[in-house]
Amino acid sequence: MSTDTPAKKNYKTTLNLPQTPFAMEAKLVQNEPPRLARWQEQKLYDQIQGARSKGKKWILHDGPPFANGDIHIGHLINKTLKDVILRFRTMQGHQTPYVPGWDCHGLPIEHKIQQDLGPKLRQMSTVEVRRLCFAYAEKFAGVQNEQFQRLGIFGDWANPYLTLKPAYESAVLEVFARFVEAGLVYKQLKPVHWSIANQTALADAELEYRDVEGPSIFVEFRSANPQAMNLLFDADGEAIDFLVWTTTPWTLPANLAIAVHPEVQYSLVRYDRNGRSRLGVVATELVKKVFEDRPGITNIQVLKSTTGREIVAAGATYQHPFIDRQGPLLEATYVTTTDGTGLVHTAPGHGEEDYATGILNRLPVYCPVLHNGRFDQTVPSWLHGLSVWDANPLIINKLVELDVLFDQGVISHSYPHDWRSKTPTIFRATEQWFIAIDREYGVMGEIGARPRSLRQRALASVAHEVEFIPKWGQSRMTGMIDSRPDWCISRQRAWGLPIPVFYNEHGEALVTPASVRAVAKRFAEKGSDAWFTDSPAELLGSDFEYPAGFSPDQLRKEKDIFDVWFESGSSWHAVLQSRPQLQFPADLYLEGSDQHRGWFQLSMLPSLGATGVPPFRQVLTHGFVVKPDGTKVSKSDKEYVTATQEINRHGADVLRLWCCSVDYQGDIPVSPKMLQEFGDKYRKIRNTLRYLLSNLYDFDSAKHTQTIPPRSLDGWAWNQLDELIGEVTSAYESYQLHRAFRLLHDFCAVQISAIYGNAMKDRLYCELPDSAIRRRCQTVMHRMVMVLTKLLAPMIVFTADEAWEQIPSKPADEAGLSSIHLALLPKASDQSPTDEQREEWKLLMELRDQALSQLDGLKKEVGLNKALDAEVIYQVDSDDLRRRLQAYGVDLEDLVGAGHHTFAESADSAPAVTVKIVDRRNDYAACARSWKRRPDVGRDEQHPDLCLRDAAALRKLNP
RNA sequence: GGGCUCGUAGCUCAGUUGGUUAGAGCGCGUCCCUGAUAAGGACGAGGUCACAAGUUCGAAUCUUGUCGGGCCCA
Repeated sequence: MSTDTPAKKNYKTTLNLPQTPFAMEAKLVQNEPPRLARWQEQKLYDQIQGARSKGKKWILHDGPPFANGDIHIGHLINKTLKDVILRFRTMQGHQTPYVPGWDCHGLPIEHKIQQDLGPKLRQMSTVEVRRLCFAYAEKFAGVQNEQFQRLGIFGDWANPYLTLKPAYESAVLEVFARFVEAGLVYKQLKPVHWSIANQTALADAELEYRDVEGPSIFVEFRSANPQAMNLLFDADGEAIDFLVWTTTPWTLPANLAIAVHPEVQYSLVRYDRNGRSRLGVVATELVKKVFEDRPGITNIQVLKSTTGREIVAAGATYQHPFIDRQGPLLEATYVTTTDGTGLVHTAPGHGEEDYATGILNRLPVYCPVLHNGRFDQTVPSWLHGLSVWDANPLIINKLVELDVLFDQGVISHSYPHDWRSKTPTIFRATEQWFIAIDREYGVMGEIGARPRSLRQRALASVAHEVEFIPKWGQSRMTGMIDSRPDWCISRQRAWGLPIPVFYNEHGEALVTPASVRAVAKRFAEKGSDAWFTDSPAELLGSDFEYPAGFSPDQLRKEKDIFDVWFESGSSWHAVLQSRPQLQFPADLYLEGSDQHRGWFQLSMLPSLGATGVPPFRQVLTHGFVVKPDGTKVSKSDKEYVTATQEINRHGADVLRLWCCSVDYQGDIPVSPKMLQEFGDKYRKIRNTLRYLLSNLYDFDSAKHTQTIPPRSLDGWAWNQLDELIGEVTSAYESYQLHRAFRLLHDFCAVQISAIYGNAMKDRLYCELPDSAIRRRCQTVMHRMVMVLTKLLAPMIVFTADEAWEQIPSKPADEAGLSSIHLALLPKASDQSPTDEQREEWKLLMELRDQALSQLDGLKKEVGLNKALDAEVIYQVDSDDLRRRLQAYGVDLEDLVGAGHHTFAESADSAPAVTVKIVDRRNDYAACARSWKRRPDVGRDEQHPDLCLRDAAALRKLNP
């Protein structure tokens, strides 16, 4: 005996060693594309839809990405999450058609084309430019289409929806027609960035900010109701001035109000200017800044102060300095005390905030500046026809002349310029089309219901009809809807859907449900280019009945196009209601959390406007990609993660699995290094599948399936699998993909790799191929690989399909499936263990921990390196417990990889059962075949180097 | 500046209605195996639960504030 070296004879060829063509190295980058090609060839997506044709529809409606550039990592996450969820629903038995789409109109594309054209742009017609934009958008929709497909995303890629398609455009106009019908569309002035040089409105992206020097003036606005102000400030009957500051004197003719912050303190200040004593009101905090070091200002004395709210409540008004008009003081929370006086000159026709305050307080949107930057006839005659820049000094002079100029200077500040002409822009109110948010309306079919406004309907939907995941999406959206102004749907651009409105010679608008639908019909045939090529008569068609006051030859076409959000926001109609395989409303919309304000809200409003129903039942949002330190990514970052590059480095499945591993509700940190390291997780799962498959090479479920006794590791594993199915399914159901991933990964790493798979090696390799105990293990492993592959299929679509092909003897109803993606989810077995049984398994695992830690101790103390050289002694205090444990048989040693196990009485004080590991290198010989060290080695005469089991096995193999 | 939100080991995540010494997997370190082998196993070291105050017998968990990050606005 003693520490003899293993017998010379090599029994390796007599063992049932694992074998499988399922390679350890995935070579995903190389192997995914051909598999994808096969799927496309066999029309797998169509096959799946066909197979589920009797299932209940479950519709995820795709939010259209912008058709511009390559896909980035955010797209990858978004589309992967959608695909994983859709595949889960498919495997649940639902019918899940998926139609991807692209947002094709809009400024970024128009810019790109303008940039490419350079000076040639000026010689081109609108239609010519639009055709270039069309080609560009179509091209990138195609590029992204292929990039998304490479990720293994299933969908109707041959028939995506593009917002530039005539049918889509026509459908958007139908939604618009219903808004017109509901009486929610109106036209009003609104200030926009305006380029005087190009006489056009500009979008934010077309502005560039430059530092310029300009006038900075302080003006005294005389109170128009001095009694009330005297009362408020405890003054004694003198005139009181409100001091305002502005850097755009030319907007003073359009001044209609003064804004103050309700919570800010304002003080009445006595001062001398040019030798005359006056009273002025400014924010208390700014008194010093305003009055100190001003030439000609002396004897400053701060009197009583009060809040902006009190001033407004007192009904404060003022007299315009050089126009016969009075204006009110109004509350506005955007007023700050960082610059100026804390009282803000407000011209609703010349500023975004001014406009908002004006609308809120029902002031007119007054804009006396024409498209050429010159004043119209409504201003004092000394300003008529002057350009706003020339007007500045004149206005300042006038203020001096009227003795209301408190001070003037020059200020250097950042000011918006037209990026093309490089000239300074102005804010100028122009006519815009709006959708009324607070106007009440009824919806067809809502008989007897009280008319409600879009805002009321949207708030009610968000509160009661739509489920938000995560939940806080609800409060976020409620807040946005609460505070949103009317929807300005017009844009002064070329690349988009024209707003189908005509004007007669008096400037009256022709926009009726019938006129809009007539144009929609024309667009459905010719596309929206028709707006630029056809006459009004052609656009409206010969059937159109002209209302009184409108005749075809006098009509002029509207120049504005729709806000692109109105187009993508109409997709529920243009797609869900237009394609028979889909369904309205959708079960789920899934986009980044920025879409609360974007697509979610701007889909809900059109849907509520036209149907009274929100377009979705559930809204799920994910966060944004950030750098590992948690800050935002920009393309200029060194560590910038390029989607296609990473796919070509790791393969789609690794990236898909990574998407599923993160809690997407928050920020999602990513770097090339993190993805590199994440590959380990994929490999762990893949190798576990490989191990299971490799031990099933000779398994035929029809012939070899065994019943699984609860008192066995097989029984334990069977139950673990049942629990896994339940937990993973509910994780998918609640869209907690990272939970599903972790459950599956940990199951591979712990339950299979560390525990069950390890313990089963001896019997799988050494027992006779057809022995019951081996077949029983294979029965479990066969189910394991079936279950795991299916549960993993939504995530790692290529790998799961590859593994599926290698699973032998699948059940009859699944054997014929050409892909795992046609399979249904696994079901938990009906065996539910007793509490006692669970306790027993738990005990066994605790004993395993004890044993392993003792084994480790012996390794260090006496150099016992192989568990097979050790014996496990179960010290049990009761016959009953001993009998129960004995039922586990050889599991009791294999669980820790020991060579042998025995039972012994326990010491009185010990717990019910303990284990003791004993080094047997000097006591027993090691079996040359199984390497187990046990007392029966040598007892077989024919095979003295083997234990009895292996000797018997060998005799049967070589009779 | 406002609305919403996030902050637990190097990384990804668990932490039930507040309740012993805050867990898992990976990674890392040490070791073992060489019949899952560019695999597999064991053991171990890692955390002031962002910070501070408060409520409580007791706080990762509840309250308030601070700091930092993100999205959307202004």
